[in-house]
Amino acid sequence: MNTSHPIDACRGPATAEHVALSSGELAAKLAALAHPTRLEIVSRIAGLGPCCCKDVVACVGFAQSTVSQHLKVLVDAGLLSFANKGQRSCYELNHEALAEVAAVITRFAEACCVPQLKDQ
Amino acid sequence: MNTSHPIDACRGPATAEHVALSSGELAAKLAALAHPTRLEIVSRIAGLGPCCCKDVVACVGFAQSTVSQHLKVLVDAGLLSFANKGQRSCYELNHEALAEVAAVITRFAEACCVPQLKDQ
DNA sequence: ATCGTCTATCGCCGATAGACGATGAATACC
DNA sequence: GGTATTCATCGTCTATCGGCGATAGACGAT
Repeated sequence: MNTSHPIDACRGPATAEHVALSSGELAAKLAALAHPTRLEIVSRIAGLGPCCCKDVVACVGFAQSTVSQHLKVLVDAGLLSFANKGQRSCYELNHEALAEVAAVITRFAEACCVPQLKDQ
Repeated sequence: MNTSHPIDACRGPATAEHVALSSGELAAKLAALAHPTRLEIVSRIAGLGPCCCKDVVACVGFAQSTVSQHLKVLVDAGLLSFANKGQRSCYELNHEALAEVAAVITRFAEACCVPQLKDQ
């Protein structure tokens, strides 16, 4: 039997450059993005450039502790980079990781939408 | 001030055809995909074509009630279509919705990665 | 040394997710 | 009619999420 499935597209069937994520890794990154507040945080940091927690708190309407936890989720998922700059923290968007998520989900969708090609 | 943010890319800034999702809608669809089992289910249904719950249960290793709930999550998110065919249910991949998620997240990523263009 | 600021973490809470088995409804088959 | 099959839903259990306030640690400024 041919065990090729679209899910394999996540692991990189030599279709694209180097983008490859396991099912669990992809799910983890999607989960990090699957929250309106975190989408907003990513969006804001993209606009602000490298910034600290306080800057983000000033943008979104939540308590500092809540924002700090959302930032941690995004850092753990690899979507933000983190650096300790003295008193402050510096969060910066990881463009490559975000682009990778987009690329992998796009490849996954394409593999799902053209299933008849899976036996090529 | 210019209030344009990458998050607005989700709502469709006339960049692409007709793809447009609110932040909450995008988050909801991402959340539906943000689970390894559901990624696998989507992948399997893409390969099998229209199929019933029992078929999916045979593919993934979980109880029928668990699979049924995962299918419901995917249907509620609009990623699967549902039809009651007599004794069985018929689940089918919603290619358009899946492609839309991929397109929106790609546009979001692009807007985040090129923030200097937000003032164009 | 002390004060103020910024941050991460802790504890707490209600709500939700995700797994399961059991049950009942609807259908197909004999 | 009676039985088997398929499925959705219910209840339960546990773990996690997502919010908050409080607090402690690190740092800069005075």
